[in-house]
Amino acid sequence: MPESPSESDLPQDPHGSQADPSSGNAASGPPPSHQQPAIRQRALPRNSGTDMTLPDWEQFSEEELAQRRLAEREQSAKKPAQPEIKQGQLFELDPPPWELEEPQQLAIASVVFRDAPHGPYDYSVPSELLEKLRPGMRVEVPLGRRKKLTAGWCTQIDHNAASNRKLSPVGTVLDEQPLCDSHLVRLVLWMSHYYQCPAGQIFDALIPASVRSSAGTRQQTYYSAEHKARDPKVLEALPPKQKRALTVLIQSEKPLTGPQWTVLAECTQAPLQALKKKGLVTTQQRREMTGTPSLQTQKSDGEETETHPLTKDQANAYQRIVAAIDSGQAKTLLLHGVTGSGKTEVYIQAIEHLVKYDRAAIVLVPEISLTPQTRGRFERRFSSVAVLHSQMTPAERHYQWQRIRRGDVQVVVGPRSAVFAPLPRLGLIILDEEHDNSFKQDTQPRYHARKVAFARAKSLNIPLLLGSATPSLESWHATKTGVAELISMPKRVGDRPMPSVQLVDLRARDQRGGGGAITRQLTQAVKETLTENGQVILLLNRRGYATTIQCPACGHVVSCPDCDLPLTHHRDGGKAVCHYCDYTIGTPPWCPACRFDGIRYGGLGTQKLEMEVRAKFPQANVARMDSDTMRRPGSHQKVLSAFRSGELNLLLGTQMIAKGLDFPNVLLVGVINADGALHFPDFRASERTFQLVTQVAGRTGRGQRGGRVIVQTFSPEHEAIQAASRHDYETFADAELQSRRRFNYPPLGSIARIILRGSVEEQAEAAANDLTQRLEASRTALGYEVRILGPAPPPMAKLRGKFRFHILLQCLDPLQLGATIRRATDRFKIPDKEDVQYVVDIDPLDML
DNA sequence: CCAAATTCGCTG
DNA sequence: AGCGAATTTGGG
Repeated sequence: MPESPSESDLPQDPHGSQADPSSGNAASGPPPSHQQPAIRQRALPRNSGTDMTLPDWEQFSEEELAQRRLAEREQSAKKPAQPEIKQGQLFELDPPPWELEEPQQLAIASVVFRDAPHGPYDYSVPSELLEKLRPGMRVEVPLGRRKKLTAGWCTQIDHNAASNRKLSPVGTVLDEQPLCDSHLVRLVLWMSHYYQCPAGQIFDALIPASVRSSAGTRQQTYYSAEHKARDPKVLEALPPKQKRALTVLIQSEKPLTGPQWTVLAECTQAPLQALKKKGLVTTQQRREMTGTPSLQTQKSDGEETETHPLTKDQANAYQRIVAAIDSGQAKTLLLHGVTGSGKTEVYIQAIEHLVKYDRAAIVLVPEISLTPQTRGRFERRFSSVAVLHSQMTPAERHYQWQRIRRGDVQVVVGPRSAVFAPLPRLGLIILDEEHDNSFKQDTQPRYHARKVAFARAKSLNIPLLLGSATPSLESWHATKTGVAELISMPKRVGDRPMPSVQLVDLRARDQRGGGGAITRQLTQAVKETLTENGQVILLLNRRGYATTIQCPACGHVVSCPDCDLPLTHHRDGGKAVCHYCDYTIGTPPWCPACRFDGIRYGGLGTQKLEMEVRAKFPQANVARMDSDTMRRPGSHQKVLSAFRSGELNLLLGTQMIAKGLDFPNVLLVGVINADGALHFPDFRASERTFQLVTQVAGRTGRGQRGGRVIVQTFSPEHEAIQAASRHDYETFADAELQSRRRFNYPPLGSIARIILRGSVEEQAEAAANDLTQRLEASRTALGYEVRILGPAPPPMAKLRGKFRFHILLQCLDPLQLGATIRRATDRFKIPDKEDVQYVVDIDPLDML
């Protein structure tokens, strides 16, 4: 995979411009004043839309460059003032150490580390490693005063750098092949900058651990005969066993492994070693796969193998995507297609077009929707698909990764981390269900796959296709500002109508059927549907049995000691569980505070709903899907195939049943309580509610028999619920954008959040205050309009036994926001003895 | 005033 | 992080 070495817009070593030190900048007072780099003023339009703002590569590199120049200048300022030297005196004085190194052409490798110090540091590349070392490889380099060999990543090699600094040399090169091509290295550097996370850590997130450790491969020794061994005279002179062994080896066309050879020659190791010692046999080390990872391509399903004719909407979408692919430009397309409009078929045909050019695509899907259904669809239509999923073994993952990098794969389907798939001829990235929150990683590095995909597409000049029935406001806004192009598919395949949505007001008491969670209307509808042999989906976004355990006598609520949140009662095994940290105790039979014997379970979870359903509809075959019942791998698939076959006819569960399922016989969808997410202290509450209701409603009406939706709610007049009931995304999104604009919330402004947590509340708070002051100082110094809120305890002030504090930052310009944080955290350090950690979360999706 | 304790700052 | 240098602290 030849890479062009020209990386001209990456940070460059500034030494090139420096005067030749031997020509005596010596006496001239201050260190040579570098030409001030022409730092481009940040001329971003103020309201340019944040999530979809182009990563500004050039600006990034200049800023980085400026930083490095500054560091370099500080460095030289610290050197002792050079003594007055006149020409001719040079030989009488000891040459100061910094002049020992003649500036010379040499290759300098830039290396970053996972752990502190993170670098980047420069190392000289010894000439014997020049051929071998490439950016994207791992190296071992001496680090620290002890020159301890430390593993790091080489990000750049400057082949004709001139430096008068003494550099340590690169120790060893750990990889044969770069693990990232130059585009990916660039992506890493951008992510490191944007998400304010050490580049070394991004590399580790990018390259699967199994690839780094070469899982599933083994070093194999191969024996082959030397030329002189073919001389019959040499052969005759050998002892009998060695003679036989050597004959076998010569007769074999290929080099043999030790075991192969002993079997063929019917001997032990001894003669082989003897031959090697005599120099008649040479060995060769090769790394190879152990076993062959099963590539069970399940083409068995037999359904929909052939190309589907496209509807008018689909054909239009297809044309525009093809145009974008053919344009060779980094276009972003938002495919807004209602549920059931056939987005997947459009993706597949677009990729088929791409594959004609021998190019490949990445399809990113939300974590849970990586069902065998989706998977099968791609596997049937393309000859080589790599499906990446969380249950792969390390060896399998490594095998797939190698296939992808070799260019053997046309399509990679996977969750957010698949955005890093090392396809050599990537031509298109697709994010299906682009609004889905699982595209944001909630551990470091806290990246959003949509944003990273955008950056990757941009740097490769390829299109990015976002698809959703309920696009994120970020993407919707991007279509308004011209950053993305909107493609609409407002109709379902086969002109099937959208299901009718009926709202049931839970405030009207008489709606409730016998005190349960299922109202009379919904009960009636379920009965009718089951009688007609239809299937039913019921959504309740709370697992467990009861959401609070409270004493009616004293009001005590049984809570988690680590998180301070009410425990959820689980009926199986009588456990009380904290849903944030899994703290579990046996549900107390009486009140732990006042010993009152008659503790009450309040609130509704899926377990309790399941009981109610079984009692009310004895004729139904019920399955519950939530993270409690879906613990074991494969159980997901098992339930879904039973539901598909009709063996089950009523499915109830949490979010996970709201997404992507396509069962034509689902005639009724019931939402038990649509308000669940609505009253959260989060500006995205409305958006979430709208998405959830719309998505789950979309599970019905996919067959000839139509479908209907019943939504139970305490706020039937709420805009999100109203709009969802009318299937009216646009009105909702436009209104929501207006209200976000008032407070400069995303996508109209940028936000970031800093979380501090510690086991001692005072220490965590003190650190939060300190950091807030630094942020304020940084804002003042830079003169940016950044709003700083906090520190404040978040909605969940205590989690897993740690006290938490939040600092929230808002700014119209994401670059200004980033710069403010970078400056404030630059030298911010919490005393080692204090157990306080902090994380920066750029573009957080929730505030918990 | 000195030595221990703590903080600072650098690593190429 | 890990280490040495610089600075503060504190006890006599």
